[in-house]
Amino acid sequence: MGKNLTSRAEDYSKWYNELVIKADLAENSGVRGCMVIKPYGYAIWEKMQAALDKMFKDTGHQNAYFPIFIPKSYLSKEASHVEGFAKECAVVTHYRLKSNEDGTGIVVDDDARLEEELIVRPTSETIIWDTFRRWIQSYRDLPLLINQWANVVRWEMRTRLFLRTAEFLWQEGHTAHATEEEAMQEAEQMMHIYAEFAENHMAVPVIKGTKTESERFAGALETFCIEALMQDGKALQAGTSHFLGQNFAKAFDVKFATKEGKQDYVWATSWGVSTRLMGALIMTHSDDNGLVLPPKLAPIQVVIVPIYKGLEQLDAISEKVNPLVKELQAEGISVKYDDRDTHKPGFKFNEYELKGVPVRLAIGQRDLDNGTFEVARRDTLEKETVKAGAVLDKIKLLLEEMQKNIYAKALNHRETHITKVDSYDDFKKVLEEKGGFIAAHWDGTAATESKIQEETKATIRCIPLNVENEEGKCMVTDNPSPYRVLFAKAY
RNA sequence: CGGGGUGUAGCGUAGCCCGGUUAUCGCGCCUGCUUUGGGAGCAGGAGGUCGCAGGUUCGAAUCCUGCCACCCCGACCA
Repeated sequence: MGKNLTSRAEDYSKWYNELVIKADLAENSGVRGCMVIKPYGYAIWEKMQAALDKMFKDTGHQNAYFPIFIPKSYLSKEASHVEGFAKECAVVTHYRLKSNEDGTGIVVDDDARLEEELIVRPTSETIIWDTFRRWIQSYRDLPLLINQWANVVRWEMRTRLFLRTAEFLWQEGHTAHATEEEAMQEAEQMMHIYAEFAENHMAVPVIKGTKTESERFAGALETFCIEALMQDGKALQAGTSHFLGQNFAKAFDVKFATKEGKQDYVWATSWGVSTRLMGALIMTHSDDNGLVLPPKLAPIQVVIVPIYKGLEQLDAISEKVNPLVKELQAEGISVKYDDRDTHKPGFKFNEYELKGVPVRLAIGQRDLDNGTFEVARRDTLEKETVKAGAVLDKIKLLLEEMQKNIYAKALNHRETHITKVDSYDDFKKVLEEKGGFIAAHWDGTAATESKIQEETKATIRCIPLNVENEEGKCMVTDNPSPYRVLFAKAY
């Protein structure tokens, strides 16, 4: 953990800068809280997309695409849904501009006001369910398992790079089922898939659980989530999966004919993860030298830096490097041979550390003489000299080891930052001095939950899936509590 | 929307209180030479509507008024 790290996300900017920049689309444009994702950052997102997409398809889901504009009337069809999103919607009111009469640029043409305003999607439940109505008639059309990769817009009052940008990229799954049990299983399954992705690909340990009623998605009957712990002791919701009951089916009149020939409303789920995952990745693993990326998601897994004087020496080095590059590529390992003459080796070492490239090879005259490479790993910053013939195996081993090692490190951090407390005073003290998750008894009421939030800024992150039954008393009200729930300050 | 703050080169900044040469410094950028096993050195060079508009003044980055944008703290949130 960075020694100067505080709880503010902005302090991670040293790492963000490699991946994104704040949107600066136009001077004084009022465009706020957006981000430009640089090629290197986008390459990470593409890797995440590829892995997730495969997992979705392996479980029977299909990709589709729906419009970015949602008629205002759609949004109001599900009462709690509109209430949850109304305050943060960007609205399209006009469809045309015209030249300003005084010749100073262009203005909105007031004659071109839309009959019905369009909402830039903050999420797509409404427009998708409007479509589902036409796609579903019989139990034979079910289950309908759809996923969409898209951008969404939420006009948050305050934004934060990666974690809460006005526009973000995500995937949103929307499914329809014939039975309540099947829909509930689907929602649970997607939580498990998200958890598997976070742990196996991102090397980010997560806690699976359900949300309390007040933390639930607008319109959901149950929300499953995965919660991760960042290095500064704050929790981050990394993914959610919702059981929506029949709320949307009823709001959009999506009925199907059952085997018995009766009409029934379908059961729904929705689930999503976003570019916020990249924020989780950064804040989980990075150190004072920059990013640390898990080998499975690193755009560049191996970088090779030549150390040379003069073109002759570079040629001699390239002769050794080029075959190795081919071998690595044949193994599916992404490798970059950085033979730029414009920067010195020391500069490159630092640059790739900042970018979080897992393995770095260096080769100079000394290595040419000895038939070796210098192999350095990003997670521990250890260097060793390896015979040329053994370097391929060494790299393969290192990539696997580093994936495990950074996971183990993050897991250890989380396990040592889950604290059981039994009094409200201890709760406040741990929250203030140590941070992390706090396992405490709670009486199950929204009133107590919001009192705690108001007084401490901590929220109930989840009721863990594998929670142990343990009779206790609520730390605030002394009322009975059947198990401990996890509190934390969250992003 | 409430409270506080800031706008000077691509980035980070000095100058502003107390108006007065050609607007300061660092990073980055360009050219040349020397360098190359952990962010190179020296020399030279380019780059500015001082957020915008108006006002005061012989003279405004500096003082006054209005506007705009951004940042931080709250409410809201994947």
